[in-house]
Amino acid sequence: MRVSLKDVAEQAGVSIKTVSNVVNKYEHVTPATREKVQAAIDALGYRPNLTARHLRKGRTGIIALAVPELGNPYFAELAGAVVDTAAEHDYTVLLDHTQGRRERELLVTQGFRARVIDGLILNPLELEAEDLASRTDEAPLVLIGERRYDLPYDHIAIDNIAAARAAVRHLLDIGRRRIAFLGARGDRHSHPAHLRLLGWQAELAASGVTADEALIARVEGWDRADGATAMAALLDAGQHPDAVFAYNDLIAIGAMRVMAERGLRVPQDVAVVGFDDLTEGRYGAVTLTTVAPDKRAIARMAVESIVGRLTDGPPEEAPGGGPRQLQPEFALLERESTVGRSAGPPLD
Amino acid sequence: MRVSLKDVAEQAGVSIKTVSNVVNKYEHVTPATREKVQAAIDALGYRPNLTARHLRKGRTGIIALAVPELGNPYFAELAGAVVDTAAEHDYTVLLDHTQGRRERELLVTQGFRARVIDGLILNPLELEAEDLASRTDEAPLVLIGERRYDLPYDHIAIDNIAAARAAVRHLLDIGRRRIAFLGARGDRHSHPAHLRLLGWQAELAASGVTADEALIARVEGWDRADGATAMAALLDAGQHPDAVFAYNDLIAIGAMRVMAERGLRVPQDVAVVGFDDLTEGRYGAVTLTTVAPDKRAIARMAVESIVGRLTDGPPEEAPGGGPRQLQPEFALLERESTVGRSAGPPLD
DNA sequence: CTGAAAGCGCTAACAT
DNA sequence: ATGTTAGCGCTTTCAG
Repeated sequence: MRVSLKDVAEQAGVSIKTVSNVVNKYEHVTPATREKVQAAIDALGYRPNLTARHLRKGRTGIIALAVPELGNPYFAELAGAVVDTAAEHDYTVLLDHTQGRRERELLVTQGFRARVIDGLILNPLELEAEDLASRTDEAPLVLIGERRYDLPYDHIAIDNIAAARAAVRHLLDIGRRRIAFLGARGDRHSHPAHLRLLGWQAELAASGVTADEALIARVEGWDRADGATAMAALLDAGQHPDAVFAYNDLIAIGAMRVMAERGLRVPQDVAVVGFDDLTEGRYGAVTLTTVAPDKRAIARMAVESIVGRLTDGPPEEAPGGGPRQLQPEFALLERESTVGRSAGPPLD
Repeated sequence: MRVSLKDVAEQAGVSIKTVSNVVNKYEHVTPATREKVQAAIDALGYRPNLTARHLRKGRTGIIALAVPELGNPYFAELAGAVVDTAAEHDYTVLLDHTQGRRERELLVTQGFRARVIDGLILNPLELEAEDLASRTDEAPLVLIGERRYDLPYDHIAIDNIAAARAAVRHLLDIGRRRIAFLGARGDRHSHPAHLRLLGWQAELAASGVTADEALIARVEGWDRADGATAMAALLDAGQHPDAVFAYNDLIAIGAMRVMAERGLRVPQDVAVVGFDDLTEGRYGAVTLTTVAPDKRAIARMAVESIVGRLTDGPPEEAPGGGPRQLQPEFALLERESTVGRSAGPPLD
């Protein structure tokens, strides 16, 4: 029992165009006809077929968001912000998991949803510049996250090096000197420079503290279990860091769990700083000091980048000019894992 | 530079239909023409317009998932599972936030994405039976979560009462008698029965333990902050529970934070059981005993319900018969918050 | 095995 | 203010 404009038109005794006018709230319609048409719409239970509208208009109002996986709260929180922001612009979000696999990232990039998505927001992990360079799909693409490519796409990310330096600076300020970095990526794939690791190195160097290679712990992934494994490995290797700067909050949380099991006190024995400001970090037995990227700003910039490109055309033709590197704000939130219980309201 | 079947057909010197045959991997095409057409496709960079295909076929391969919000890790983890399961069935997931607001839940239900989504998975919070009874949209709908309606829609949820009873049983078994329930919903909206609360009452009654109303703490929401507030209120009211059964893990985690601040030891002073088995609960300083619903099973059942309805027609016509109540498995995972550090491997 | 033509339901010119 | 008509790009009879 699918009912179309034509059915409504017949029922109301008007043309298809008039019904369309009513449906689309076109102004110049006599109240009388409008009423008549509306009655027919209600009687038949008519609903516009959006697919047909999309085909005709060449737009769908759908943007895709591709993240490694929602099991990671950072991406979940970010995805939530994107969904909300998109809704404000009358867009809906289609969600894809890349699992951080290059082939999946490549696939979403190559327009496998051609013409059903108006644009794509991608957080790449494994994608290489050449993968992107060969992209032919014309839907606007905006990249988010730590990886940078020298390509004509908008890119949104905080200044990771500066953020990492701020975290390490804080640890130095509270008197720590043996500061471990947890979360370097194994170099199996000859991964490009790791900005947060570079920040760690840079800040230590600037302060005349030796960046001890033995204090760099590598991980296989970025989850809590990886943090636990990395921390255990570090301790088992006989290292005695007095502070840990973790690639992200999940790794920090996994590391803290291992410390708790081994009787190490946070922050007295080991101070900990994470990255991402997950809500989770605010509710542990010891709240987590962290670098807080402005997730809502990231979501807003990403969505507005897409919407803007859709409105103004591709970078080359856009009034504002070419591709942009946007840097949302970040803040270092000092909590118990570095400054102890006394500092400020506990749940902030 | 959008290129259509027609363009490819001209380039290859064949008809539109032949190109279509090649694109859709129709078998009976001469290798020669196939090759010719493929060459044209590559030369022109042709990609099928899926919107047009959808209009023609009346299917889009998109299913919508509407949850309160992704900031809640339970829904994030569930959404992740749905995305993965849907992908296995060649479906993509469109994500909606309802914020637990009745009007938003109503909206997604009423086919505001008419004909662009093939089906809808909804976790309602505030929706009433009458809202659903008036639904006219014909896309298959499947409900998930605690709320039950006596309506012809598939519903997927664990046996919440049995699960709650198992949790309370466990607390009784380890000798607790003053067991608080954290997370009853304020009755402003004359909310329907709260299955987990009912389970708490039932198990206490079955064991001859008085269900003390004063040990029921109400919440405004289901986040960590709500758990913290509820626990603080309970303690401030002079209550001294020796155990807490929380509506979900987030509330349990918020409550544990408050206990830590006030010097109450878990589980020695207060044992805690949560609900949902969030990964987060496995990594606190004290790991959290919890009721673990089989999230992947929920996701699978939900997706397969939709896919099945799409294949077999609506419940009335389906071979298997009418709407189904599906109950995935659950398990009680005993961890440190009830049985202390000694029990088993710490990170399980 | 391939071609011609109809039509999915809608919007946008162009008429009237 | 309303009607007519031509596609958007594809799949699908139906011929050949």
